Amino acid sequence: MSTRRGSPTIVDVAREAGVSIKTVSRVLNHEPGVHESTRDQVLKVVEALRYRPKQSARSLAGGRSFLIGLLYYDPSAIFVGSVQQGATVRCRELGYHLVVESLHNDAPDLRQQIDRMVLALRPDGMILTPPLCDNPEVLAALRESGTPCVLMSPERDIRGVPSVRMDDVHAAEEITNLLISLGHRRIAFIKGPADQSASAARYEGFVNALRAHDIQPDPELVQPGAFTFASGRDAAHQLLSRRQRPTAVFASNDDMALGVLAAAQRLGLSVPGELSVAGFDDSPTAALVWPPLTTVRQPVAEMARTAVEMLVQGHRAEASAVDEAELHKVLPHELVVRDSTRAR
Amino acid sequence: MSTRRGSPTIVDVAREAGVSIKTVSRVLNHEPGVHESTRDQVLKVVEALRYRPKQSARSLAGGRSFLIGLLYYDPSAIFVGSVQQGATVRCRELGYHLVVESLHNDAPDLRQQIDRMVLALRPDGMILTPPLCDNPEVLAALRESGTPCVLMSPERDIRGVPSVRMDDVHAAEEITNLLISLGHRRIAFIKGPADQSASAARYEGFVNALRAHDIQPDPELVQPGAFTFASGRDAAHQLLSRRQRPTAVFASNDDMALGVLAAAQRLGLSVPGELSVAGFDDSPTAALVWPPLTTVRQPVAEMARTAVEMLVQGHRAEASAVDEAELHKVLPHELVVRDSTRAR
DNA sequence: CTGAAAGCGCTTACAG
DNA sequence: CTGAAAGCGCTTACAG
Repeated sequence: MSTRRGSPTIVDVAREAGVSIKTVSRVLNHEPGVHESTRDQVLKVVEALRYRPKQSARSLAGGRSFLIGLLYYDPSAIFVGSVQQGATVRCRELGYHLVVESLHNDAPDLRQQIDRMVLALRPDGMILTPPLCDNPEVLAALRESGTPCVLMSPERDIRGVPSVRMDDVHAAEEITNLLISLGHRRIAFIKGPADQSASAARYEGFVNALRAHDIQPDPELVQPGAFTFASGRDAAHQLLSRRQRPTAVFASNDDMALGVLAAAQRLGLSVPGELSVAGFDDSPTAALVWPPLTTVRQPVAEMARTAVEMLVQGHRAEASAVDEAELHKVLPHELVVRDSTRAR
Repeated sequence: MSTRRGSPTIVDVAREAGVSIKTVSRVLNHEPGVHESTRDQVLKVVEALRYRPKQSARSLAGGRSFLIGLLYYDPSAIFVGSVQQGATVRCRELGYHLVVESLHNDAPDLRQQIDRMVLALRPDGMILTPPLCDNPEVLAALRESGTPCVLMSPERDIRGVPSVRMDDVHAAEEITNLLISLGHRRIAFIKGPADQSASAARYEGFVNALRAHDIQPDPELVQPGAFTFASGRDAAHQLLSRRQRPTAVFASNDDMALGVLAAAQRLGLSVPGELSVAGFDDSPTAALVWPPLTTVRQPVAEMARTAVEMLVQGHRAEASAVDEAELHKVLPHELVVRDSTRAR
């Protein structure tokens, strides 16, 4: 009986395997320079004892916590869900754990909350989601503490700070191209709020596509919006009461597109028969409404997986000359064509 | 200069404050028996040095990790979001951190994944959400490891295992009462899948309310469903083509209620003019559809807060004679009356 | 009310 | 290819 009480420690494994604890440590950390037979013997004992090294001991002695932090402030619930799905799975594969913290973007004690996480837990890296990844106070606190970060979909990239994002301009261009290929020429666009960079990017993509097809952008067909259901509904009411109605509306996010759907229904306009509608985000609701919404799926889970990888690898690479281009990754999105768009 | 390199340790604080590290430890852990002036002096130095005790060292020495684990398997994204919101905030207030792990309910290596979390991290407690909280394998693994757990909305309570839930029967009763008070008598009900206990509970509440008002439950007005949009839509098609239509439909979750809305629209029936519709869950979509859905809000964030508290307090109380009734908490829900229901 | 000593379970240099 | 020693930064008994 080697395990008298509690769970086995590295000492139990070493004794049982007839080696020193240092050798057990080498095997567990995949360090080179261990004879294969020794390695096998150790692994056998590890298995038999169901031994797992204790994170707190490894962390204290080795300076790595095997913890990745995720900071978020209530972005749409679905966003958090996908981020976590991607992040926890990749963390597990790499032997890490994910610690989450929900912060208020303008909490008075934001700095203290971050300090608490960083100083007490010492995570090996931190993932920041919007809008926290654009908060100067948050970024400063993290930089001071020397905690490696990856920004997910930040407003704009920061030199030297890793980030992952998708290409909003290109995606908006693709969705506009789809509408054009369906024969639409009078295509309306509902913008997002001016203070979010995605708004400008999506609008840019929309205009690019029109121009590429020699379609003159009509200012009358561009309405402001706020990325909310109500703003989409109101914008649609404006657009659909124009003397010459658009045949398609590209709402630059799904919540607004749902508003457009509601407005069309209110006005007795059939979608997609009399009006095509496209959104952006692929929110869970997008597939549930009637008709199901054509939209763009953001690679959220993949971005989270990538963020974890960058953090873990970055730790290995230990700084040094990292190419700036390598620091800012752009992941492919996916056009989701459903029933809300149709050829005219 | 006391901090030559890296962040300050308890030794730095002790030296600076002119006391032993044991005294610093006492102050930080709110242990009694420290002179007030000594305490103040220590706290001043702690503040000045921005000192935070390192979790790994506390954990290794003290046997408490200050980590709470959250295990989930893709319940609706909104559910996870709310659980986390509630849990992380309460953890922060109590000096804990939340580690999340997304598991597959029927992964072949489920046991290993749990072991990894429990043995490596040694969380002080674990929160389980459906359907993991009903998975015997998960429960067994956790019991063996001696990790305290709280089950969130389990199918049924287990003696000796703490749980938090809402009262589905009562909530369904209330929503049915609302419909009855609006003058409805022919009220249809769409059931959930038979393998979920919430299905039976909600149906029970529905029947209770009818009986209390001397309304004979009509088998023709009860349709099976699967808690999905499509099943709700199909059930509604059945119900609304009956020779004598119901004047109200109570779908036992929101996704199905959205299906009912779609079906009604398809059939040219105005809601709530010709048909009242009620759901259950208060999903984010419920407020966005047209008309906004009358439903029941589950106190998800509050349940998570409570779960954290039970875990942290349980650790203090150190087992002993805990009242079984105290172990299973029922939190109040909230009726959300919106526009999809109207007096007939 | 306060402190000196031991120890938690690992990893990091450093030897051989 | 393998190991003995020191130490990470705290808390737990144990003294006084």
